[in-house]
Amino acid sequence: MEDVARAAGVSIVTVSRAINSPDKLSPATLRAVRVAIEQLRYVPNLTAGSLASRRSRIIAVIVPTIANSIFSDTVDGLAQTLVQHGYQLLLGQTHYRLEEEAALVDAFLGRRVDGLVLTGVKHARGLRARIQRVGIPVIETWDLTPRPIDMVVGFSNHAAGRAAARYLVAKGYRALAFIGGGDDRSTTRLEGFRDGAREGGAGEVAAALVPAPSSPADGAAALAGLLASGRPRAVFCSNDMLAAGALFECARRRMAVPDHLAVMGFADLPIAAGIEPSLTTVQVRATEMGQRAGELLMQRLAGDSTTQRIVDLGYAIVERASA
Amino acid sequence: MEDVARAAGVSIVTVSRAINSPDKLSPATLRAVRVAIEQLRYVPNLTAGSLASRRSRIIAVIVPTIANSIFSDTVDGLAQTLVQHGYQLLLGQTHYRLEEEAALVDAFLGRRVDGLVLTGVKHARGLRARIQRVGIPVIETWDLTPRPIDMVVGFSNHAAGRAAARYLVAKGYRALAFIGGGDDRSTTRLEGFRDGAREGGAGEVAAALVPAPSSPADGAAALAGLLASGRPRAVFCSNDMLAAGALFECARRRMAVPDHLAVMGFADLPIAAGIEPSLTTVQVRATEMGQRAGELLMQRLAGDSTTQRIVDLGYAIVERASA
DNA sequence: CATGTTAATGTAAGCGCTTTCATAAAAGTA
DNA sequence: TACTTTTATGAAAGCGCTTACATTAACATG
Repeated sequence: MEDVARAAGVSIVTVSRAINSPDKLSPATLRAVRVAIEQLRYVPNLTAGSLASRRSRIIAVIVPTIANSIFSDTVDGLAQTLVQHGYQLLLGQTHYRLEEEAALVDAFLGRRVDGLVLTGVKHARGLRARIQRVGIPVIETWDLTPRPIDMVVGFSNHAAGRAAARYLVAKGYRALAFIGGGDDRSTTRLEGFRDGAREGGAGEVAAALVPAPSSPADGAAALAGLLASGRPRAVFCSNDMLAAGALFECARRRMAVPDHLAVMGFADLPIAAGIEPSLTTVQVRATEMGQRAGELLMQRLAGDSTTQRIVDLGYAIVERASA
Repeated sequence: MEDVARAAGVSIVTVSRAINSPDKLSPATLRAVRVAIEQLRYVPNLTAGSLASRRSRIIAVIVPTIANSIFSDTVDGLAQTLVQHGYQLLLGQTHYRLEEEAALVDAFLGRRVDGLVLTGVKHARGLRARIQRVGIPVIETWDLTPRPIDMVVGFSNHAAGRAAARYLVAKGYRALAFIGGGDDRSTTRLEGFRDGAREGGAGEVAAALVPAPSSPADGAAALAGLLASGRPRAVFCSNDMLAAGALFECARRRMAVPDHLAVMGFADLPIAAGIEPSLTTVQVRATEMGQRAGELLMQRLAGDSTTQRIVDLGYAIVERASA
């Protein structure tokens, strides 16, 4: 930077200003500095800038796993928003373990990220306090809570599960079953599903849990297990990949869907519309979740403290052929 | 850090050493410093550390899109390796545009990342020089080239495409078709596929290009187009999601697979094994690619300059029911 | 024309660490 | 015992920027 300043015949602050607030310079000097930057191929050191300004322009996002469209869409949406504002994304994966989440948060706080995006609303104990102490904006996603660490943008997993049950009940299905992961959000959906089933008079729900991250093979295996131990009439899968696996298993067994078994998914991934038979599912707006999270973060970082703390993006049941 | 030093009754360097090279301190002082750190809830500022040490312990990875298992597996593998070494991951998406890749690289270089992982071997002009000038280790992935920017770990897309053609030809299929994206790697696979078809005497290959990122619906639509304008006997899809879409379309048309139409995929995503009929595909080791990239980077950053520059992970044809 | 304003630039301090380099004490060696 | 070597610590400098604050010149105001 000193070299650039010398070449342009100005002081080092002026170079800094040319980069960060060009409108504060006279057109002539700005031009001179830019020429010097170009000639010397100067690449500003953002690390030094971050240290001096105490703003890293980095947002950290922590998801259970990226190898799963369900979260990667959210990361995608977030990244899009951030890039527009000159921010960068630090990515961390918890593999569905709260301690890993806590470790990542600590590492990221050490990097002085300007904001944090977490998945879910359940965290290792002590984490909430540690985050709140540093005072950066935080967004929890993929669920809802009346008492977020800071802000939350998501939807009610409980309500979504319940709506799925009610939909199936309204369609006349009884003997409901559930296939899903053992993580917090999936479990919440199961609880909602059970509540909905009970309210609709559909009785007990048989549940098969699969290890994360869930694949079609897991869904198929879980369905096989369910069919071996009972006679489910409709099965709600905690994500579309599991549901796809269930549909494949039905195809193999020549079980008619939905006549013999109704299958319902969750998330509305691209495969839901494409699969044969097309998959009835609960749509959630994963990409938008990331975008909204990014926007809220940017607003906060721009000094706006009046942002909404709880953003419910809702869910929608998309009726297709499978249920 | 000064506070910690005071509380522990040592100097500030000693605190630094307690964090970065604990074995250089006497057990007693180390303990004292750790107690102080604990009590004061001291969180080291890694930004300041990066500036002083000129090592950010951040690796940047740039992929076309994360909303696609094919690359997110690689990112996953990379992240796993890096976390073990105390490194963090900065993520960028190009959306298949070379200029975005270039812009991201510039931004990341400004952050003084310690290493770079790119997707593909074709880049905006000038990028190679800009990267080489800063001298950080770089790994290109998902393809191979005799002249990498620095290192490359991947497989030959051309050879993989050709192998797919040869496999289909050997199975007795003629009238081959291709469905894939228009990006560099997919195009290279198409070229290889055409070469293989020609060599096997299978003649011309009908190709349908779909926009990225490709979904099952795109695959179904592309197949519909192919069937409308010709009579393909076997179709090679540039990724398993497209292939899945093709299979769904076949199911809708009650076309027997592989008797009426053979379908082959690429990548061996979890869905390939799960789908009905199961999908014959070209397996590439996406996760391992990320891991190897991470390992090479770590070796280089540890001072080992003897790392392999070209790592060919190969591919394997996985024969299943669809072709 | 003296006075207050604004715009454009510069000076100095310092962000919170790590890296030499120096020093003192402890341990090994002949 | 006198010496070299090793181990444990500290002092000082500085990484490359940004942020007050100060200064100067240009401009407007009555």
